[in-house]
Amino acid sequence: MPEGHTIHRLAEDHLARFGGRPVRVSSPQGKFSDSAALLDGQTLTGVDAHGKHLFLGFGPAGVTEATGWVHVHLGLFGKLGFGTAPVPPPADTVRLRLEGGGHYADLRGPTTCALITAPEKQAVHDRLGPDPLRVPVGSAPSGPAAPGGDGARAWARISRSRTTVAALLMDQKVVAGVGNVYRAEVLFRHGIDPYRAGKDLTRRAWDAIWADLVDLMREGVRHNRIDTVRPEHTPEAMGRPPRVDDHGGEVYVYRRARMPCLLCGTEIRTAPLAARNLFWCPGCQQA
DNA sequence: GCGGAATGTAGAT
DNA sequence: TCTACCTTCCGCT
Repeated sequence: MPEGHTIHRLAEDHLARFGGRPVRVSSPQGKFSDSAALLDGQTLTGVDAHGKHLFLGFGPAGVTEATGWVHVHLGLFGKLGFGTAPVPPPADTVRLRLEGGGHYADLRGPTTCALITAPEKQAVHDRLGPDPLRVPVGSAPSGPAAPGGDGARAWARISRSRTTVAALLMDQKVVAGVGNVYRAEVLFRHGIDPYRAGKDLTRRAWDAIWADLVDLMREGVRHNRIDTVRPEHTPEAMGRPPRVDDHGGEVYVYRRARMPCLLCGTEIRTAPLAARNLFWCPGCQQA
């Protein structure tokens, strides 16, 4: 279930479980065995997350700065699962297992799992756009994108682009961390037609979208799931049944194709866009 | 047991 | 625009 909020939560969870202590590192599946052997017994010195990229910093015992980083990208299918002792034998699909202090973590099916240097890590940051979850807490999440700030950096690209706003939101060079759920939901929440070109968006509309992403994704990290319906539209508030979907969170349009819009009753539509299924309400999203 | 879909991206054309 | 890649899970036979 990897959008940016998942990755930031995983970073926090790794730090809480393994931070500052020596960790056993292995690769039962084998594809990461050489690097795992190098890292085995080293200390987890720190973690980082940018968009959908997770970084685990390791160094020899007694070192507080990372001497190497494990770069993880879950892709579409990857999963990270935590558990506590008794530690079970790992399944043979586990690419990376960390173990220490009575905890273990199993990584399966990632697009990327590689040991990299600090400059290589920096190169990943350099090719990613601003991440709503890297905005420092306390920097007026509900305010407009500060001049020269992160939301403004994204706006500089969006406002010049003839590409649809739905595609721009998925472009990690423009905004890092937004995936197919947040893209569909944030456009619904702001009544924006997903096919509108970036350059036809108003600055005011973008500022509101950015501020909303900061709030929504922070809540996503906190609850470890994507909830996007406003308080007045929850199942309890509307007297409707909750969503019966394995992804858990309450949403307006994501994977609700051909169902009636919660707000206006129009059938939710779906169409492929930028290699993914887009969902939107043609009644509510005309701006 | 099989086929398809799933919250993603890189690289070729 | 396409294809390849990583794994799980669900619905269908």
